[in-house]
Amino acid sequence: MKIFLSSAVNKIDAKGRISIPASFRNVLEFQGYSGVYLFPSFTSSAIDGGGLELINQISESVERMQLFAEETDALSTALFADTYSLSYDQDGRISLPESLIEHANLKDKAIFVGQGRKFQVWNPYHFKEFKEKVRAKALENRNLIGPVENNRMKPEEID
Amino acid sequence: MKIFLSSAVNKIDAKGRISIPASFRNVLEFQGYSGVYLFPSFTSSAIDGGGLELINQISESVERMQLFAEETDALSTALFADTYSLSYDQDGRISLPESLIEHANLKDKAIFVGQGRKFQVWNPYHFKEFKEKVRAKALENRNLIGPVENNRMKPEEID
DNA sequence: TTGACTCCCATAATATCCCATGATAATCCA
DNA sequence: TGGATTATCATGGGATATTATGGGAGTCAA
Repeated sequence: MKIFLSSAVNKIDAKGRISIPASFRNVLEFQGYSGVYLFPSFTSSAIDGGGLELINQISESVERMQLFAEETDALSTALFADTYSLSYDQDGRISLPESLIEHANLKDKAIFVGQGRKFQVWNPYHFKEFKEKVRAKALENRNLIGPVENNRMKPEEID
Repeated sequence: MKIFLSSAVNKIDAKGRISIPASFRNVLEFQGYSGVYLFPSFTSSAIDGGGLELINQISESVERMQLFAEETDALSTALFADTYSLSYDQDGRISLPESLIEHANLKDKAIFVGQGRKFQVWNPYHFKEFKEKVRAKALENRNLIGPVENNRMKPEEID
């Protein structure tokens, strides 16, 4: 249980709390921290999230870039200024910061979407639209994706 | 015998559980995980499944991509959002997520179809149809394909 | 006080554990 | 070899654990 998989719609309750899906909590705790790192997605109206591994990868890649000091500052500001570290309570819930709720247009429900080493949080309605586009695109390019569909045996070979 | 071979029809019980065929469990455990990774097939009304090897191949193809590349979110969503990691119980059973049941149109029975390094799960009736179409097509094109003997499929009694 | 945020407990739905059974397949042995 | 004994397997069902979620009570700061 090493990566973020599958999706789950959870409710934002009257107190503003939302449960992190149990399967995601397993991954997070495996990484050594009972909490999440959340920040607004650069490309979508969604929240990006992950655990210690994600934050470490991002930090390292900033350092590796060997930029001028002022550029490094600018980049890490852009990356980390809106990043929140939220540890969840014993029931696995967090309360989302207002700025993230706004960025993702969340109302009373949110969908947690596994993306391997990270995950995203979407307004379920907006995610549905996004996913339909994504699936069409993936179908077009499925020969580029890798082993998933490429390794399928020809129907003639099935038995 | 470390690939997924042959087919088996199993029952989905009142609690929504279904047994993974014992021969498939052998393959899965050899790969180091007492469970399966399942996701909707891109091209058929069926579920694609495999073990650690399959999911590792998929993960690696995404790992190689840049962390914030625009396409990465879309691709990893297509690959991981509907992928489930389901460990089976000591009797070798899992309960299928609703979204996969819908995608494959499963009712009270499902057929596990070995396809080498992965397998598929079908509604037995739809699989039978699929096979007949495939067979008809193979027959149609046999002069293009080569020796007929290689493409022959055994008729199969599903229920 | 009020509101925001914890911690803690309650609950309903679901998932999982554990044992039982019947059927089939594999093994053994006289 | 053939018949009996064991294993293995798919499946049913009761008991238990987990999960998401609602809500009460305590803490802290303004």
